[in-house]
Parts: sequence; structure tokens; C-alpha cells
Amino acid sequence: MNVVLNKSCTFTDQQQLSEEFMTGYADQCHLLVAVDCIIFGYDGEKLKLLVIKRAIEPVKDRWSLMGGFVRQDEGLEDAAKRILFELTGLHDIYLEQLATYGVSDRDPIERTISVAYFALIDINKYRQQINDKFHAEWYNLKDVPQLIFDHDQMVRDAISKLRYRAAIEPILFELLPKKFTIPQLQVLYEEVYDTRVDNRNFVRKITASGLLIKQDQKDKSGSKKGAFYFKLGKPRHTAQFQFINLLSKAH
Amino acid sequence: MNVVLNKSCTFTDQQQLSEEFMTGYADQCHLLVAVDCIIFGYDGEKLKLLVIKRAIEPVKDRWSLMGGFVRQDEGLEDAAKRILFELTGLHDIYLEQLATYGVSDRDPIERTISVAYFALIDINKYRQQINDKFHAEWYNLKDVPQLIFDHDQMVRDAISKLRYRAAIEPILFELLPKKFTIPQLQVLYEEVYDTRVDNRNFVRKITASGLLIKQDQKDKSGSKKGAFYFKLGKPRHTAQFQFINLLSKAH
DNA sequence: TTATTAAACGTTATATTGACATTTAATAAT
DNA sequence: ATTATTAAATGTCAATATAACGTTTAATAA
Repeated sequence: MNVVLNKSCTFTDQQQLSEEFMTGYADQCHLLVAVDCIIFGYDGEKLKLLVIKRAIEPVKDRWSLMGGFVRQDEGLEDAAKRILFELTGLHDIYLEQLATYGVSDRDPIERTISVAYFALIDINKYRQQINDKFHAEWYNLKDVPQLIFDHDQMVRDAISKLRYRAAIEPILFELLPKKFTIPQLQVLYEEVYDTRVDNRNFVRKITASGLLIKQDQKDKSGSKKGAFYFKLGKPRHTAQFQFINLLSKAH
Repeated sequence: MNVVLNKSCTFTDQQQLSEEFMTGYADQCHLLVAVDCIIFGYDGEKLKLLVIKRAIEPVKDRWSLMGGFVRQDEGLEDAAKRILFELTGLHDIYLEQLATYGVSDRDPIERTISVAYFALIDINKYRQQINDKFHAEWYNLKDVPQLIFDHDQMVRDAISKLRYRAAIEPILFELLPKKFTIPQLQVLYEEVYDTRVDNRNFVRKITASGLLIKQDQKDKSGSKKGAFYFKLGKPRHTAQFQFINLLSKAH
């Protein structure tokens, strides 16, 4: 594999910190900048991750996050949106910057900085469209195969951040359809935090938030009795509710 | 000002996403990658921010965060540590990645990605050493002057993240000396969250955490009676205590 | 009509929280 | 020596939130 060294990088050790502020940034080191997407999905039962199977060398046939390079006049988030669209065909997906990975040897081909974003999508909305060429596949979070480079670490960090954020803001609703049931919601929390939750306490707290609006219809698919649909009252992000204590363990 | 366009960037619109996985990353776009540091300090009374006055064109005499470019074989965090050391002479500073800023026009000179880190340091430990050349200055957080580029936004984001993190982990102790007093600690929380706190409730909660170890000596500098010193018992980060409800407003 | 299944609902004891005032330890002033 | 001053340190109680726990209900299947 051929390592491409950037011609315009003529860094020397005498370089001063203040060089940034010389006229222009000539002779500074330019690096490859990639974006990788950790795409979470929920189908009403399992929390899943979308990964792609590399069809091309190098690391052919290994699993990977969806990623790509940032273009010259493209913002980071724009790049992430573009990549998500190319993979899923979806617009307006919940997208949040996770972290940037920049250890110098993280990519064996060439030194690359990767800005990781995580996305939350309702799996049922996603219908594999143009994207057979990416060999995309949903895996249950627990069964995700080993990924290339530092992508495993990215996924761990993404879960950690997801838990973190979901404890403070109601972002998990991004994983659900407009209408969802309480059991679906509860299982989602159980999946995200990898724990069982006491149903009665869960309902008490979630209703105390005042976020949910009960619908007349029921979802009959999951049980004989059926479960009432709810929808989110306030716009998904405005609600400032503490979800921290939503999890009281089931016994 | 001369805009330096990277010679090795020969991106075309026909470029495929999967190009990342061709043999090597030839002809991909390389970008400038900078690191900027949001440096918080506390002197026992005020939460402060360290900024530098640009001595050189362009944007001469404007205030700025401390930053620099990432070098070819240098990790992102290594770059941040190097910059921090060059400015403060300090090693082993608490450093956390904040976010990466990559809107394509954020830097008027040349398209630059900036990875922002925030640092927490005990001001009294910091003695301006080699660094007169940077014209560094501590400002009370409320009085920080306007900064260049998107640095104001970075500072706002850093405060937001600091509050966020401090609500879950005891990171604010990084801003204090080894031995500190309860009043110092309380004022620190008040500064970070920009609110007054009820002293009795604060003490109850902070002692309930079991983190603090009371010392025999008192700090006599602040009052006639003096305030007992405490130190942090457990290593600063291991403690997993919920600091969320540490703030009950004073009336 | 009965059995089955998952959804929906309620109570109580305990722990946590917010609101609120007084006492204490040291120094400074008389 | 006594008193004044200042900030530190401490305690109580009512209200709220929490965790733990079992029973009833609505629908379908047998």
C-alpha cells in the first residue's frame, strides 16, 4: 500500500507556535480528515448498529463504520449528512458530534483524523434503498462484529455518550416512530442502558415528565390486549427534563 | 493574505464514497488541522479564562484562545499538551476534548479544522514563566473580551460542557489546590453554574459523597475564624458520585 | 366459558430535598 | 479583660421523590 505524504507539509522543529499567525498558513502540515458515522437504530425490540462490509482492498471483507473524507469546501457536519444520505437515503436525521480521533497511527494507510458523529434513526423508516453497494447490515448492539481501525472504540464511546445524553434530554425518541407504545419506550431504555427497569416506576416518571400524549388507537401487534400509542408532545428537543432517574432496577 | 491551496487535493464530484477504500488515499483532500485550548483557571474566588493577545498580523492585537497546528506525526491530544506546556510550562494538566469545529469558512485565511480541548488548572500553580511572548492574560469569565474567529462559541460550548461534566463527575477539583476549603469549593460551584448556593445543603451533599477528608490545619487568609482545609480522598476521577443536585439555590 | 398473555394501574415505607436560623471560633477594637 | 465583628460551621423539619412490591384489566385463543 502506498503512503501518500502531503507535499505541502514542510514542518521543521524550529517551527514556532506563533507561526499560525504569520501571513497565511504556508508550509503548514495538511492532513486527511475523515468523518465516521455510528448509526444507531431501534426496531421496537433491539438496539442496533448499522455497519458496512468492505468490498474493496485494503481490509476487504472486514466490517466498518460508514465513513468518508471531508471535501475541500464542505463543513464537517455537512460531510456527515452527505455520508448518511448516501447510505440510507434519509434526510433530517438526528446527528450529533461524538469526538475526534487523531492518534497518529490510527489509520495504517495514511495518517488520518477522524471526526465521529452518531446518528439515531427509526429502523422502520429506513428501507435499504440505493445502497446495496455498501453491503450495509444492522447488528444487534451486543453482536456487532469486530470493526476496522479504532471503530470499536468509537462505538463504545458512542454508547457511553448516548447514555449520558439520554439521561438529560429526551433524545431516545429520535429512535422511535412518531407513534410508539410505552412498552416499546421502556424496552428502548432497557436496551440503551443494558438493564431491566421496573415498569410501574418507569411509567410514573415518564408520565410525570408531561412529554407524552396518549392516543386513542392501540398497537395490537405485540399482544392480545394491545398497547396504547403515545406521541411526543413538545418538540423533541425543547423538553428539559431530567431523565437521570428514569431507571429503577427491576427485581 | 495569501490562501494556500493544498496541491494534493484533486477532488472531483465523481468521487465515490468508497474511494476511501481504494489502495491508499491518493488524491484525497488534505486540510489544515489546528488545536485550540480553552483554559479555565480558579484562584479561590473567580473562575477565569486564559487568553492571549495576538502580537502578529493578521488580526493583530485581537484576543484569541491558545492554539496551534497539529504536526504530521503528532496525536491530537499530544498537540494540545504541547501547546499547553508551551504556554504555561505545566505538565499533567486535566485536558478533555471539547468538540471539533469545521465549518468551511470558520477561518478566513484558509480552511482549517479546529479540535478544541478544555483544560482545568489551579491558577496558583500556574506562574507565568517562559511565556511573555504570548501576552497571556487571565480574565474573569464574565469579562472575557471578544475573541477571534469562532473562539467565543468555543468558550460558550466549553462552559456548557464543564457544567455538564461537573454535574456527574468531580472534575472541578482539578481547579483547586490539593488542600482547599469548603467555602472555596462552594464559590467554585457558584462560579461555574453562575448561581448562589445554599451553604447548609451544599455541605450536606458534598460530605455525603464521602469524597472529602478533613485536615487539621485551617486556612486563616480569608477570615478571622479560618476555614478548615480538606483534601480529596479518592483519586480525582474514580469517584462516581452524582453531583447533579449539588445546587440548591440560596434565598 | 375459561385460559392465557401482556398492559395498566396503586400503595407504602424510606430516602432525599429544599427551606430556613443559630452557634462557634477567631481576631480586632475598646 | 471585655466586647464587637466577621465568616465558618452546624441542625431541623416539612415536602417531595424514590424504590420496592402485587393485582386488575383488556383482549384473544382455546
